[in-house]
Amino acid sequence: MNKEFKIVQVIVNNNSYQTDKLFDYEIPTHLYNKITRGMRVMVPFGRGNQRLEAYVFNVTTSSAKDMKLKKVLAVIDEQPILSEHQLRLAFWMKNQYLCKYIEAIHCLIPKGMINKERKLIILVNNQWDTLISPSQRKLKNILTTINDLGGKVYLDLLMQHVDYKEINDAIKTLLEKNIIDIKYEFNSKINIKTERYVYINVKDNRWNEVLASLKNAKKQKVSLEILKQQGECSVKELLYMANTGMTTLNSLKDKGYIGFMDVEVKRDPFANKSFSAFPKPVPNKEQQMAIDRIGNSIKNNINDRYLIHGITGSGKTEIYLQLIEKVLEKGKQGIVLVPEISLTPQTVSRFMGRFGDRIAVLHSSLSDGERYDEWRRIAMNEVDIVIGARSAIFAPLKNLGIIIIDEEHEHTYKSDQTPRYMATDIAEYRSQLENTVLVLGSATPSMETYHKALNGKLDLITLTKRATDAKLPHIEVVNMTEELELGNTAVFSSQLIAAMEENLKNQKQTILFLNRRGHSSVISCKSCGYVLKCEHCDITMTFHRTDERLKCHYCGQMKHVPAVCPSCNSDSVKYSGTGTQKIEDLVKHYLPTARIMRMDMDTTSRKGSHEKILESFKNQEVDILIGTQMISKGLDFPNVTLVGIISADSALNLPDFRAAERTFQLVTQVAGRAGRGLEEGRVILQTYEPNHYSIIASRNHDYEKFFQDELIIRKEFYYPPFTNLILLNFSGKDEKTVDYAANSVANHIKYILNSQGYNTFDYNILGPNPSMISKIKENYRYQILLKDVEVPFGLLKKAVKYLLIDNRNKYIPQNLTCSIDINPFTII
DNA sequence: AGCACGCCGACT
DNA sequence: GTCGGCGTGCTC
Repeated sequence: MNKEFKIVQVIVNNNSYQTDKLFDYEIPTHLYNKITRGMRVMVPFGRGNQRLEAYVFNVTTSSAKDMKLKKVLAVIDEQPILSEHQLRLAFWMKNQYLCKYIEAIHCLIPKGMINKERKLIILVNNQWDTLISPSQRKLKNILTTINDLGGKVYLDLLMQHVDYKEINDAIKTLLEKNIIDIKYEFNSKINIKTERYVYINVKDNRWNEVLASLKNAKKQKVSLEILKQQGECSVKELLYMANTGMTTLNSLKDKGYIGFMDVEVKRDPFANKSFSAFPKPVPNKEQQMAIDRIGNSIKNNINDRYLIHGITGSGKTEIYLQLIEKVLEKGKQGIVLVPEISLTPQTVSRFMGRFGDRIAVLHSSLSDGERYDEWRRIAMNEVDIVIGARSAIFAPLKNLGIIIIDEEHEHTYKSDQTPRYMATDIAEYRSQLENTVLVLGSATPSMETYHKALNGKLDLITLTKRATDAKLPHIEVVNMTEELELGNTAVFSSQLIAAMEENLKNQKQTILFLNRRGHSSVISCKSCGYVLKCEHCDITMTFHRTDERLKCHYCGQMKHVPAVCPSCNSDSVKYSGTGTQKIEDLVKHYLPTARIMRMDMDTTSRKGSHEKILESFKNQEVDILIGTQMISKGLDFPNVTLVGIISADSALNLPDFRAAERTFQLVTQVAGRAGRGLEEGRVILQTYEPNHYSIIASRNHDYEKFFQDELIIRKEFYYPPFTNLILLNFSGKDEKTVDYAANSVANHIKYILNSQGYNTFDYNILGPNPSMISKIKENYRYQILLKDVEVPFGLLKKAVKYLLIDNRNKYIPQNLTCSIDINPFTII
């Protein structure tokens, strides 16, 4: 007789393709009413009944007794940790990006929330040497190690001390012999941050007696008296007030007069910063129209999607602020994505200034603990606005009214780890699912987005005027080929030097932009032409002036410049390929009186250094700011009247379908830093290709023209927005294996397509080829690019899923990694 | 992934 | 005949 029983269908927290499916577990009767979708439970898994955290996707009943189900061990959450929307999002992500359920789930909840069990090995029988035979050297070694480590040790730590492959066998034998015991502990990776507090432990009637006993211990007496006044306070405060050290307090504790306790404190990443209220300016006509139009969608709860295409300085941020205000008035919440928070502190502070403390800021440089705290604040409904980088799109707001993505075209919205999601895609899906307004904003929208806008999939709002009525800067293109012909072989054109001098004289500020850090990126031999490369990567090493060494920007390896050429023993070294450090040296040489600062990854590695540099630039303690990409965004300094773009070509010549688009965007963004104040800005753009359509269009501030020119090329060569791409990356230590596997996968894809009646592969299967950088960190890299040309995208995805997911172990050897990137940002 | 099972060479 | 390394296959 079959009786009905309740079961759950769960995804286990196990990151492998083979366990990436729903598993059924029986719910024991005592947990019948405690489990709903979206909660986490503990389940026994696998032959060893390893205890795993699992995510409940379904709760149903079953009467089928054909398979013996294991039972849920315990429930972790009282409330679902994943909402219905989030469960659907996870499901959608899996299909969209061909990732695992668990990878999608890990996007949705912070690291600190995920429990993994740690095994604590405890030695329980000290007479163990009598229980094992002398030949069992491995067991003996393990036991002595545990003993040396104090009789108990976590298994993962033990594994670091002893070097046995199959340590689990040994542990199992020892457990059977009752020599050791295993305790399972949750490693909550994030410790709840606590602060030690002191409290007084002396009853009033003994007070005088106690004080008298301390007459020879002045510091202790003072401390105790202060503590009596305060009631209780943190150890830190007491030490400060009593001007004493921990030994004083410890002796008080030993005497039993005081006690310690740990109190949870919330980490506040903005603890040391204050934000002044940001005044609300009156919008100009264009801004007001945008606010009214989008405001209408907000008012009527319509899932409308907008693209605000506004020139640099057109005041998009102010529009966002006022839209958020409308959303808050409706009692709803908003997400604002910015490309990279640390690069746009001004935007963040404007939001903080306007909306105060019901904001959560999700920094990329937050510690896991800080991130966890912010996530909990959001989940517990303590905030209404989340502002953050890419991952903030997953913020667990429950009553979302608007999603705003600023600088929509930025590559930082594409994740660089699996799942390689695009935050704008997630935003689009989320806005649909949760019926919210979506606003994308950019001065230089991506080709895909603008194409959508022209096809009516997004409502286009165009802003043509700068908010403060400032004019767009005048861009002068300097043809470096002509400079060369005139005999100027220097990095700076005569125009740029002259303009910099003039600016310095007039006490105006200058920004110099070059998208390459370091000093010289190519170190070669003058006599034989040998180019120095990293030993582990297929890439030239960059010379860094600051530590006089060569550095590989891919694996980080550093080494000294060889005294002689490894190939021909000549001692003449050529430093070519200009980086920001060289620019810094050159400017110092040309303009010795200028105060210079450099901003790139090398000068901003320490926390807070961004802000410091920008602060001193803002305070006009710096005349010339030299920087890479990171100075191209969001900086708004009125005194900057000159921007020099050292070379517009470096991005242009990359073998990537987005090269022209990136160049246009970069030039426009960087140029937009000039002339934001009262005076008209001036931009000097140096290039060897002054007639390239992206250079001409950016000089004329003509996005439309650029878009139309580029669109023709995209269509001709079958690239987005006309196609979808799938990039398969293969990498491994053995080049032959990588090559073979990539070829085999490509052939199987052809075979599958063929079986469906498609038999030309010239445009839809490109490669396999060695990647642009064919080796990184000793790993050889190959890639296959798939395009949905004459083949449905769905079929390509199906083929990839079949080969690389469902039957992965058949096609991908163990010692090789293969990643899937749906619609990659670059194909380099 | 992580675990157990089972095979096989090496070593008492 | 064991010990211990390694490949294989399964997980509700």
